[in-house]
Formats: sequence, structure tokens, C-alpha cells
Amino acid sequence: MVTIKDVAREAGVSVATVSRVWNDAAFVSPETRQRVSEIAARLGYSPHGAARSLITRTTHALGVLLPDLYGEFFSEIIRGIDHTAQADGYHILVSSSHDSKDEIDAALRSMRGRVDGMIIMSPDLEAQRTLHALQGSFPVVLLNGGAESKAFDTITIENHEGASAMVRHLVQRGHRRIAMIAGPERNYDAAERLRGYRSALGESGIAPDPAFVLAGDFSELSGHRAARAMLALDPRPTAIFAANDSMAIGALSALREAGLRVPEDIAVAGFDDIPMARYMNPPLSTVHVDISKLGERATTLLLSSLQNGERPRKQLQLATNLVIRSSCGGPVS
Amino acid sequence: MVTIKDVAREAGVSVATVSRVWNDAAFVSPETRQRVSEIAARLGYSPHGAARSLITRTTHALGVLLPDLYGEFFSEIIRGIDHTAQADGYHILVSSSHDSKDEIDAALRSMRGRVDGMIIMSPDLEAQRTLHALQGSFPVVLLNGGAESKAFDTITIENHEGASAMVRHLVQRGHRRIAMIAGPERNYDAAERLRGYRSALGESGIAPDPAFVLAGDFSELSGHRAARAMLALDPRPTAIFAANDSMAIGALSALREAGLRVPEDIAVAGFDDIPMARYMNPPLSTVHVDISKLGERATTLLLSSLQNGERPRKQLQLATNLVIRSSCGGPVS
DNA sequence: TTGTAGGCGTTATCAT
DNA sequence: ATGATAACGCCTACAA
Repeated sequence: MVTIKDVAREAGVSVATVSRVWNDAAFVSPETRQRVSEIAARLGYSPHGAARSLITRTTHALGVLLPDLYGEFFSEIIRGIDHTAQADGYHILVSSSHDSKDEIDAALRSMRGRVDGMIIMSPDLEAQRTLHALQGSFPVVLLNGGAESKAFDTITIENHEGASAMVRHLVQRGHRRIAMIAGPERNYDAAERLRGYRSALGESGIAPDPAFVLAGDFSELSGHRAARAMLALDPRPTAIFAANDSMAIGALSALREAGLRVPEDIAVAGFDDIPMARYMNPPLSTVHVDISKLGERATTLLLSSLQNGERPRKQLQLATNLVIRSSCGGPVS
Repeated sequence: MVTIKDVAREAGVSVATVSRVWNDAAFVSPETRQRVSEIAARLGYSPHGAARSLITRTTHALGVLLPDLYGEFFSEIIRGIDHTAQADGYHILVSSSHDSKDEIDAALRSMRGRVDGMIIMSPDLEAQRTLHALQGSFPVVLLNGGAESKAFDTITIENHEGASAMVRHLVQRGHRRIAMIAGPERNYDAAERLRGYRSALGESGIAPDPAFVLAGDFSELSGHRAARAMLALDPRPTAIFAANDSMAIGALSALREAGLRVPEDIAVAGFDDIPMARYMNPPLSTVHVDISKLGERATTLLLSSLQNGERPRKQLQLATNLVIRSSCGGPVS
């Protein structure tokens, strides 16, 4: 490996001079600069990142900790983050932790000294406590982490508003027996979406029926199962609202297998508006979230706190909007 | 920030001892080990990654350079890579370069000293030359990079075989006028898939019609455009084979907009079998590629070369298989 | 079993 | 305008 010393020796200058040339510092004669550049290029020199960040105390890398890497939701997030980071010359160091305290701890440890800050998506409510240990130690942005954590910059989706808007829409279309496939109990987004569902029912004067709420785990399979269980209910719901699109998609296939027509026999709606949603058959009505923008804004937040140093924490919310397609019968007539 | 010195001072031992405790080295008395561990935990100490890798000459990170981060193909690749890397205690440093020589150069530079090896996906044939500069300098696995590069470990998809199998299937279903929406001209996978298409036509004694080959850029939009253009042809093709699923999906929507039935009026097939494919209407026939496995195997290859040091380069191929759904009319009767 | 000290590759500080 | 040299935080001979 060719180091700064090799270049210095070859050029007959000191390492300090090479360093200055490399960093475009002032006070290097044009001739020296020229000669050193040429030799560096010829030798294929480029500085050693770790060594550099040891002294500069900056890595130009952002840590990204996600609960999972599966599915379009996460890939869109990463895309948003990477895009924004790269525009500012930052790399991203990705890690997925399955939400357990220990795994999060391990990930945080192993990123120490390798990143300038972190974006952590940890919707598990338990895991929040782990994070409190970090408070203020170094720049962190929490993604969908529950806004209680005023100690951090956070960005969350308007879960409650989105969910209740969708339920209101279903009510307006004449549904009274609206079931919900909820997400994991300990998940922040899931809890908020469920809360939105309930409050919309309340507003509409519909008594909530506990039998109409089944929990899934955000996977397609769990949506499929929940929908099947709901078909066994009597009376049967006339609409199913899933806490995310994957589960809604699972529900759609369960309904098809059961020989039911959507939306004629039963309406279906999801949440997130992953790219796949509009290709469903019928196209899936859902609550649109600009997922890659979620990643973008988290990154912007993090970069701003890296560059501006201390400043009051910010709590951002990302707006949602209804996307009515045919799986719920289309717009209100 | 708490360093090894702080822990040493607090524990009344030397930094060497703390280091030994941390790395589970032998020859530390149980009492000392215990005391140091406790203090380290209390102080929230964890070693500084950059400093550590400077001396150990290892980062436990893998660089991943992709041409893009958009769409299910890339997200599946990342998932496969991260999963395998994490199992061995490695992190991944992600970067997307838009395939230009300069961008690739920049990415490589900035990763120096931050990663132990790299997985580079750079299907652009031009970019291959840049890579030759790297030869042997440090561990690299080329993903879909054209097997000519015997200087690297490579893993490629069986593009030629997959494409020709699909075309043969279409021929068996009675199609003679089979059009192809090809990928970018300078793209390796695209070129191989086109070659497979041509050789299958040849085998079947069908004269290739240049008007039946239109180039897209792997995006849905370009597939849409190409399909529209093909509808204007006279005689019109009876089947369209797209070089990837995204373009096939774009073609499907163009056909629907034109009021054509798939597969009755025109058959459609894609390549990759992204998760979305089976949800299309009608479900898309395609050449299945286990995309996340592609990432997995690339990572395995890289890790093995990190651990075993010098060994002969390996050239791997990932098998494909036909997935016949209804967009091409189903299996041969 | 533990401590001392040198060095990893780079930048920053002070000379000159 | 350039050079010597001390950090940065850690690991590892070697010494004790």
C-alpha cells in the first residue's frame, strides 16, 4: 500500500507538503504542487481513511440502523438517505438490527469512531429505552421512534392522521363494520395507526368491536392469515384496513383464494403506498407516505446537526395523504 | 469521548491491560479483568473504530458499489449482501455510482482504508477498464461485470441461457414474431440477454428482424415507450420479451392502455423475477434470478478471499430458471 | 501478570 | 514555502 511517506520520498519533500497539496492548502509553490500531484497520481496514492479520521475527528460517514432490510419500504428509505448523504459527500454504513436491545447496542458500539452520526429506525417501543443511554453523546436522528424522545432529533410519519383519514373515507363509503389488521403491538407506527383507526370510528359513532382488530407483524403472510380469520367472523366485516401495504397485499390474496370479490364483497385498504401497491389487482387504496423523502429529511436533519453543532432538537412530522384506488371501491360518490 | 486511557486511569492499570481485557487476551488476572470490565461498562467505553483499524489493518467493513439504489433488484442485492456480511461480523459501506469512470474512481478512493474489500456492480462495459487499474491491489468481487475480467473474482447471472430458454418457450407456444425490448447498449447483462434472444431465434430457424429489437434503459418508462413503438409495427409482434421486469411492467401498462389483451393479443415476458412480478395483471412470466442470493454469494466470495488470502480467482455463475405465469399464456400445452 | 514504548498514516502546530 | 514533530486512540512486542 502506498502511503504519504512514499509520495514524499519520491518527490523529495516532506510528508507535510504532500498533505498540503492533497488538501489544497495554501502556501505551496505551483511547481511543488505540480510535481507532488503527478507523483501521487503515478503511484496511485490516496489517503488512508481511518488514519485521516483519527486526527480530523470526522469520518464523512453516517451510520444507518434499520430493523430490517426486506421489502420496498426499507429500500426506499435507504435510497432517500444515500441520495442526500452522497450529495454532501457522505457515505452510509448500513446495519440491520432486529430490534433487540443487545443488537442495537452491538451495532452502536461497532460504529463508534466509524461514523459522524447515526440515523436509527427503531420503532420498537422497548428499544427506545436503550437509546436514552445515548442522549447527547453524539448526533442521532430517530426515525419513527415515537416523539416522546425529545432528547433527539426525530422524524415521524403522520400515522394517526393518515389512518383516521382512511377510516373516515371508508365510513363515508357506507362501511360500518370496518376491521383492522394491526401491526406488532410494541411497534410505534402500528400503535399510532391503530389509535387513528379507533378515533375515526369514535368520531363516526361506531362502537369499536374488539373482534375486528387482529394483530399481524407487517408481513404479507400475517396479513393473509388475519384476513382468513376475519372471514370466519359473523357478521363479517365489509372493509379491512391493514396497518401497512404488505399485510393488505396478503389480505388481498386471501380474499381472492376465498372467492371473494374486492371491493364488491369486501373493501381493502393499506398504509405506506409502496411502489407495488398500484399494481395490485385491484389496485390498492392506501395512505401515501413519501418514503424516500422520509430518509431524505432524516439525513438533512442529521447533516445540519453535524454542521451546526449544538442547537435545539427538532421534531419533524411527515405528512400523509389518501390515495384512493379501486380496492376500496373508489372515491366517495 | 471516553478513551482507553480514561478507563486505564480509572481502573489504576495500564492501557495495555485494558486492551487485553477488551480483546479477551490471555494472562489477565480474573480480578483485574472483572474490575476493568466494570469500569469500562460504567464509563460507556467502546474502542474507536478508526484507531483500531489503523493498527490492526482491518476494518470489518465491506464496500458495496452499485450503479443505482432504485427498485427491487438493488434492494434485494443489498439485503443478500448485508445478511451474509453481518453473519460474519462485517458492516457494509454503501455507495451508488452512476457508472461513470470518475464516479467509480471517487468512490474507490474514498473507501480506501475504510473497508477490507469491495463488491462492485458495474455492468457498464466501459467502466470495466477503470477497474483494471485496481488489479490485485485489494480484494474485489465483480458483480455482473462481464466474465472477461479474469483478474477478479466475479459472479454473473446466466443471462444467455435464461434469455434463450424464455425465447424458446415462446417459440414453442407458437410465436414467430417475437420482439425484444433490450437493455442499455453498453450494459453487460443486457448484451448477454440480447445474445440469448438471438441465438434462440437462430436455433428455431426464425430470421431475426432488426425492427423487432428496441433498446430501453431498464426503466419502466422506457419499457412503456418501446411497447408503444412496437404496436405501430406492421406486422405487429405477437410476443414481447423485455430484458428486465421493470421494462416488461412498463410494456404491460402500455398494452393495457392500447386496449390489447395480454396474453391473448400479445404475450409478454420479463427477466429477473422481482417480487412485484407475480402481482402483475396478468402475472408476469419471467426468468427467475435469485437476486438476494447473488448478493450472498458475492459476499461469501469476498469474505473467503479476505480470510484465505491469495488464491486463484473464481468465476461464478448464478443459474436462472423459467417462471411461466399467465402473461405469456401459460405453459406449453 | 502487568507495564513501557513504538508505531499504524495522517493532519496540525510550530519552527525555520 | 517548507520541514520536523507531536498528536489522534489503539494494539503489541518486549521488558519487568
